[in-house]
Amino acid sequence: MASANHRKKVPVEVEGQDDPRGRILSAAGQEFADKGFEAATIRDICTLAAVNVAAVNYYFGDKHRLYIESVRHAYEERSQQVPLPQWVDGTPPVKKLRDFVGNMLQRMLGFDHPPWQARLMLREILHPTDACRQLVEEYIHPHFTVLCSILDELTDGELSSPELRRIGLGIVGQCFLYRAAGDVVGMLIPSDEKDNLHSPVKLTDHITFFCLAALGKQLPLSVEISANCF
Amino acid sequence: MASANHRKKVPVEVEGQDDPRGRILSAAGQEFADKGFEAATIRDICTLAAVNVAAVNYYFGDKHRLYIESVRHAYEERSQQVPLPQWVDGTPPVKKLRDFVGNMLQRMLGFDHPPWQARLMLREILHPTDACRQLVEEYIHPHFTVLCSILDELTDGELSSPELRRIGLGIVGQCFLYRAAGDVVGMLIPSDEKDNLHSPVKLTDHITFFCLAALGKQLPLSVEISANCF
DNA sequence: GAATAAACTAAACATTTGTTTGAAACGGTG
DNA sequence: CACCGTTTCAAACAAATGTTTAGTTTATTC
Repeated sequence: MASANHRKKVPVEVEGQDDPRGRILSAAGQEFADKGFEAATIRDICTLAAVNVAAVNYYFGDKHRLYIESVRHAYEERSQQVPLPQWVDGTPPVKKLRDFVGNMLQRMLGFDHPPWQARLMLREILHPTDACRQLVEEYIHPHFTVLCSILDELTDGELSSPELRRIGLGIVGQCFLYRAAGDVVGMLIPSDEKDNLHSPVKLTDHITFFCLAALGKQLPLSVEISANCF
Repeated sequence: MASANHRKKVPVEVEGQDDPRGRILSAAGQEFADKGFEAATIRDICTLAAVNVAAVNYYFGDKHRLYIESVRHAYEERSQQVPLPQWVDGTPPVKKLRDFVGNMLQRMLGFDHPPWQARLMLREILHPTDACRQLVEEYIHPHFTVLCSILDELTDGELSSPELRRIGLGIVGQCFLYRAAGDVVGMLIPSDEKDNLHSPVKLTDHITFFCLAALGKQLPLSVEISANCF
């Protein structure tokens, strides 16, 4: 009976182990990340969270609002787990770029296998719903702006904003492929190569170097006839 | 009663407008592409195909086998719609690379909005099921091999296979971002810039040039201090 | 300690889903 | 035309799902 106006009673609760709302939020995040909105069932979520089936409707109203809250919960947690690097003044932009790429890969791929927070955000990016706008405004867009400003600094303001954005998207895209299509990528390369050359740190090096080479801040990857270009 | 062993009766039927099996396959492809396997319902598919609900089980056995067939149908159609370019001997590898990137973008993005075949394949790449292995072996892997051989030719065999694959994945990743996360990309850039600079042909130029610059086959995008690198 | 509201539970409800069934309609062949 | 295998259909079935309800437990306040 209090299912409609209960919001005011849960102001700033700690997402601890023993508060049901937090448990539901975590369980829902994992289920939604694994199976998607439709395939994830309230019953499975509640079983995982060790609460009654009615708890979802009691705390969140319905499945849809639970999903929205789960996405928000995911990127708030992920922001704390892998915060952006803080650079001291005078840090060379090349180092900033490398740090940023490494940070992004770590945020997307995780240390071992990607956490449910990253997987859930990926689902929302691929098949946007109501939760997407906020996700972009509060999480993705700020990160992308940082990347573009690094690229701007790196090129001493030579490039226009659209050019910076396109190059930034190129960098994001390379990371994104490993995150979104990791399974297929794994089927395109030998398994030993996957372990050796496609680890997060090796990928960071490669993507950073590739970008720097394209910007002329690095020796090109293939130097054979590059001399007669100039 | 003939629902189990009817396969032999449909040998090489033309996927015309009036054969129910083809209509179901097309309708299912669109529904699966739009909503995913779980959310797409047999009833909606049959309504779209203008057949009875029982037709799916009559022709395909169950929903799962219909999905498998839909994915195969999708990449077979897409291969015919956008075939790989055929190059005459002596075509410079730079042109081959540009053609390939343009072809890949066209296949992924389509002329106007992406066709359901591309969207369905994307779903299978993002959330692989049983249909993925065949999709990779018969469609993705061959294309990727072509890309790697172009890169090999472009760099005169200077780079190792793993390096070629990583660079190839970088190119694919840049295209892939626009296809898989197009909505979010659209939210990161001004709308006018999206129309002008992120059209398929402009993207082809940018991605090709970016890659060539990284390989030293092109003037770097930012030439300011590139001179003192050498 | 009684009263009261919040938190929780078990059971049931109403839909929707994939699938099956049995019969009717169709199309060719003797 | 009668026969027969194939195709199509309306109806029904069984299972699962989101949601609700009514009742019970727990905690807090007077």
